[in-house]
Amino acid sequence: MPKFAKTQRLLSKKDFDKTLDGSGLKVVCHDFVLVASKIPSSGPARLGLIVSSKVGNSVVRSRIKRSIREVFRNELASFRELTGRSLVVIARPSLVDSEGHVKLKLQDHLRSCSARLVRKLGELN
RNA sequence: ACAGUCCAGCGGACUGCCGCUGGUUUAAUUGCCUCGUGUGAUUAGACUGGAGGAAAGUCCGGACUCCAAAGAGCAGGAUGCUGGCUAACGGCCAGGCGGGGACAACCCGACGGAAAGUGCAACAGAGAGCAAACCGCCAACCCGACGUGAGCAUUCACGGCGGCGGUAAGGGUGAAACGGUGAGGUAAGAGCUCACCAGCAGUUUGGUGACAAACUGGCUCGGCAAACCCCAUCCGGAGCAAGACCAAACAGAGGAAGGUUUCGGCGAGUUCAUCGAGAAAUCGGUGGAGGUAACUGAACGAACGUCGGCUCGACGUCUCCCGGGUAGGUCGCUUGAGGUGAUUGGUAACAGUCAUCCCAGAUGAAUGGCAGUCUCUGCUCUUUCGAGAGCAAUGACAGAAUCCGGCUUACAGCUGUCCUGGCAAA
RNA sequence: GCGAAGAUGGUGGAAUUGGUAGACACGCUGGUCUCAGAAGCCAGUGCUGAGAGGCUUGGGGGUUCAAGUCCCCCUCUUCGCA
Repeated sequence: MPKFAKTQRLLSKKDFDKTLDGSGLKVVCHDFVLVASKIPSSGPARLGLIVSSKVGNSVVRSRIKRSIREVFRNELASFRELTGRSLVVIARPSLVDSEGHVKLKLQDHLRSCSARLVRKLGELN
């Protein structure tokens, strides 16, 4: 069964800086921005999340982070194209509607967005 | 039962599979040393904990830590009816006073001092701070001009008008004009006098006190202290990103060690001659030879490995010690003014005693996802009016970050106790 | 997490001790000048309303005769601390 151990996360500022220094592969969607490192290293795929306070209050931000983690854990982590790469997901304020509720289709949106990233990574190889 | 009020409690429930995180424990792999049933790290398994009433705002108060000490004073700040509770508080409880409430239950109140002093009040208005006199009202005396009458007359009488004077009831201005209402009184008026009311001062009684009640007195003294200020009480400053410990790499500072060769400088020891002392060994002086050890000046060389035929070059490695402390890590870290129950004292807040329980500790930051059943909310349909069926949304406010005691703010809905009411409907 | 500063027309920014809010500059609109434009000069410019007037200093309360200013409670913005 898919797990989500600490080796599959970005744990320090250095990890984030390395991924976001401009050299990575970037995909911009309406609700997300995905950034993946170009050069794969050994080990599994690693996930980092950025959800700013502009998106919503603490409860909303936690809910978004959990949903993204579930998608990563169940689906994305097993993709061959992503192994060894670090992936940063940035949530955008459009995820929350005017009444402060999180979009129900969040996980579907993330799937289609990550599919575009995987296609691009495939072309790179 | 209805309406209201106060206090207290709850804040969707259950099942299965998967995941995250703390603790305990077992096993495997592995690091370190003091080589042990040691102590870490990683992985896997088992068992067992895992958000709130506000975790929020950061508005107060404390614990704890550092600043030398945190004691006194100044400056500055905070609080402000009285009595109590508390570790402390701007909190809580009880009481007083004022306001609100069908003047019920009950709720709200920055609620010390304006007779210590300084100050402020725009515009309007006659006058705004030890009051003032614009319109108005007014008897006598005095002054002025005018009119009428009498008279020879510069005189006399009468009349209204103006001034001087009296007044503060009425008008008008203003947020505010120095008690209110009524009666007497007066030229007109006025606490000028009287009654009642408000307020002030004093005495007595009750109360720990805030204050209340009664009596007496002389007749009247504005507002603002969330203006400065005065009085009383309290406060040293910073904050867990506090602070303590371990500690790579790069750079820097200090010290030690590290290679032989060449050319010098100075030159012990050595050696030769000679003089002196002594019995002798030997010691001392003088002058040569020589250029060793040590010290020192300059120059040269700068270590090893890999790539490469070689040079150049590239890459990797490139001594030790000391302090400092960065990245990073460990501790601080959750057992506490703790919870629950019983009981004693107290009107109560609260305090004491006994029993019992251990209840999040993360750090790019866990406490979740999926499926199902029930509940809840909305809509539609059916109905024997009890309810049933289907669909949708997926639960209000909101997420621990050192910990406690409060306050404030946000909040769908549900449950219960005490109390008040007979106005409206039944 | 801890602890500071601020919010005034479309923009920057004034407003003394609480006493007529919007000085001053930029911008915008209209006019003048020009064949046309720029610059210059003149007038206007918070919202509502025909006007008289009413409402306005991030929002809500309070003190005061009177609040942009003083005092509380919210909202938002910016900054500092290893």
